[in-house]
Amino acid sequence: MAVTIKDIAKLANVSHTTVSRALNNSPLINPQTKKRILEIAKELNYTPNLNAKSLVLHRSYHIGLFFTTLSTGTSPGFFHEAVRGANQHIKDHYDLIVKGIDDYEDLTKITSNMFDGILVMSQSPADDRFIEHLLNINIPTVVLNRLVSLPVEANIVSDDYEGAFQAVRYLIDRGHRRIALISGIEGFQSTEERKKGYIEALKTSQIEPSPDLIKQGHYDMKSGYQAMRSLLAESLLPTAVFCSNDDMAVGAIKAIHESGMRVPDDISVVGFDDNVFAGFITPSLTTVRRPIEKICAEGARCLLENIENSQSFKQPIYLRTTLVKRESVADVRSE
Amino acid sequence: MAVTIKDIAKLANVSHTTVSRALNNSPLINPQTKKRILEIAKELNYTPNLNAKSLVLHRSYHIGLFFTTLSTGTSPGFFHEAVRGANQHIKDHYDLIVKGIDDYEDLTKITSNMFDGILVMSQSPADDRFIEHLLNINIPTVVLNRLVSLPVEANIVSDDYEGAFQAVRYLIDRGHRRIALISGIEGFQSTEERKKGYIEALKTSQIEPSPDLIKQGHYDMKSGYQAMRSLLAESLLPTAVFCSNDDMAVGAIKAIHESGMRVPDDISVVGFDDNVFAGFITPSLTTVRRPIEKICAEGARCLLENIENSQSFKQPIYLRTTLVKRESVADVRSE
DNA sequence: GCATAGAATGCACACGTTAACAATATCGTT
DNA sequence: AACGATATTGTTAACGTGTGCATTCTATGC
Repeated sequence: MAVTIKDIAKLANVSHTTVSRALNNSPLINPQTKKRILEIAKELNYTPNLNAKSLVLHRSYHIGLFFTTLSTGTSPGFFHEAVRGANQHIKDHYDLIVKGIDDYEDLTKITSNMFDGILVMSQSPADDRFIEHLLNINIPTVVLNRLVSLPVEANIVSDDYEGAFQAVRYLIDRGHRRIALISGIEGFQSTEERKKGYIEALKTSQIEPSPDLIKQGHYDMKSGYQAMRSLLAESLLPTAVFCSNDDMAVGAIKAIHESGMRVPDDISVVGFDDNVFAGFITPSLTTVRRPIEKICAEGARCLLENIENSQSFKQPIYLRTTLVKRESVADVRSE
Repeated sequence: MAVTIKDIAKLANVSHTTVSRALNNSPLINPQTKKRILEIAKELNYTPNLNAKSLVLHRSYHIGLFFTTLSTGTSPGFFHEAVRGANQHIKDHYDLIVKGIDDYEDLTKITSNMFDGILVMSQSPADDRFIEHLLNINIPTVVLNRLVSLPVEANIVSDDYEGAFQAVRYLIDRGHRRIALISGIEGFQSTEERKKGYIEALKTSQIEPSPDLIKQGHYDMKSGYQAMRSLLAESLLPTAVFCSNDDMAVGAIKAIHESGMRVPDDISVVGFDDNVFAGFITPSLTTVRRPIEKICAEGARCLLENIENSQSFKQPIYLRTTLVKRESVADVRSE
C-alpha cells in the first residue's frame, strides 16, 4: 500500500495533523520539525492521495476539455491544437480530461466534484444546454470558439467575421467578382459568422451575393468536394471560391482538378483555419489562420484565474485571425 | 451542496447503509425499499460523489492516455485517432485523461490512486523508464504502437515491418529499382521497423540498398521536404520514394514539384499512415494504412478486461496494415 | 517563582462512501 | 409456543486528508 501521512507521523513521532501542516506550508509549525518531516516524506517517496484531498477540500484537480463531439465533426488539426493549448497551462497542477459532449446521454451524471473547471470547445449552439447545466451545478466554465450569451467565466473566440471579410476583400482586390462560398455546417455559429463576412465584403464593392454561388458543406473534405462539383455544374462558373474551412478547400481543389481545370489558374481557392497541411498541398493554400491553440491556452489561463482567484471576464475576448497568402489565389484574367 | 446518500436516507427513513445497498444492487435488500429509495434518489437528482467512492474502493474511474509528447512530435491525425479509439470503449464508465509523458519532470508524482489503468501510446524507447515506473507502482498498463519487452498487461502494435515490406514490393512490382527511403525520427521503433521492411523488400529482388538513397527525416512535413531536396541534389535520381509517414510524403511531393518534376510521372511517392488528407491531396497519396484507432480501441478493451477481470495478454497483438493504392505511384518508364 | 502570552502540537471530527458485523424482524417447522 | 433459519436493516469503523478547538510547551516579564 502507498505511504500516507500517518506513516510519516509515526516515523517522525508527531501526530498526522502536524505532518499535514508541514506538507501544506502552514505557519503554525516549527521550521525544525517541518524540515524533519519533509525529509522523511521525501525518503518514503510520499505522494498525497488526491482522492482524499478532493473529498475534504472539494477540489478534484481535474479540468475538463469538452468538444461538441470527438468523432468526425471535429477536425484532427483543430483537436490537436486545442488539447495542446489547454494542456499547456494546466499540466503542472491539474489533469486534463478530454470528452465529447455527446458522450453523455444523461447530463446529470456530471457533478461539480468531478471537475474544478471546464473548457467547452463549442462548435454548435446545441451546446448551450450543456453549458447551462454546468452553470446550474456551479462548475466554473469557459467557452471557447463560439460566442455565447450565458454568464460563463470567460468566452474566447476568434474574430471569424473579420477573417472572412478580409479573405473575400483580398479576392476582390485581386480582381475577382464572381466569388462562390462553400459554407459550413448549418447552424454552427462559425458558419454564420464566416458567411456574414463573405456577404458584407461583397457588399462593400456593390457585388450582390448570388444564391447560386453559395453551397452548403459539412466542414469535411467530402462535402467540400461535392459542393464544388455542384458549383462546377452551374452555367456560369465562379473565378474564386471561399471555403469555410481548409478541409473543404482540399475537397474543392480535388473537384476542380478532376474537372480538368487548374488552381489557381482557372479558379482561385481560399480556405479557413490554416490547418497543418495547408502549406504543403499543391498548390499551397491561401487561408485564414485561426489561433486555436492560443484560444485554448488563453481559455485555460482565464479558467485557472477564476478557480484560484475567482476572477471572471465579462466581455468576450476576441483573438485576431490573419490571412496567410500562399499560392491558391491568382489575379483574375482580364478577358 | 450536493445531495448525499444521507439525505436520501432521512427521507426514506432508513440508514445510509441501506441506501448504499439500494444504489449498488446489493442482494441484501428488500425489493420494495429498494424501489422506494431509487425513486427518491431520482427525484433528488442524486449523483454519487466519485471522490468518496474512490477513497474507499481504491478506484479512480480515470484512465490515462499518455503520449510520448503532446507537442509537435505527434501528428494531429494520429493524435485524434488515438483519442477517439481509446474513448470509444471508455466513455461510459471512465474518464480519459490525456497527457504527455514529458509533462512530468518527476515521475513519482504519479500514484496508483490517480489512474485505474494507463494506455501508453509509445513512440520512443525512452518511454520504457515511464512504463517501468507504472509497473513498479502497480498500475495496469497497456502499451500501444511499440513493441516492448516489459511485463505489461497487453501490447498492441501494427505490423509496420510487413506494411513497409508490402509497400516497397509494390514499387518493385511496378518496375522501380532505384527506390529511396525517407526515414523517421532516429531511435523510434517505428522508424527501424519500416526501414527494415524497406531493406528486406529490396533484398528479395537482389537490389542492394544504397546509403545515398536513404535520408533521415523527423516525421514532419518540413523534414520530408528537406530530405527530398537532398535526394534531388544527388547525381542519380530515384524513380520512387518510400516515406516513413504521410506528413513527410507531402513535404517530399512539394519539393519534387518545386524542382519542376511531377508526381508520379517523374518520381513516384508512397507514404505511411493514411492520414485523413492522404486521399485529398494532388496527386492522392498511395500509402500504408495503420489502424491507429483500432489499436487504441483494442488496447482500451484489453485494459478494461484487465481492470475488471484481471485478465492479461502475454503475447503482443499485431494488427494488420493495408496498402492503399492511389495516384502517387506510376509504372516506371521503360527507357 | 509565577502568571501569561504566544508558539507548537495533538485530539477529534468531518468529507461521502462501502463493508464487516451485529441486531432485529419474519417465517416456517415441530 | 418455541426454535432456528433467513431476510432485512442498522451500527460502526474505515479509506486519507484537513481543520477548529483544546492542550501543552516555552519564553517573557514582573
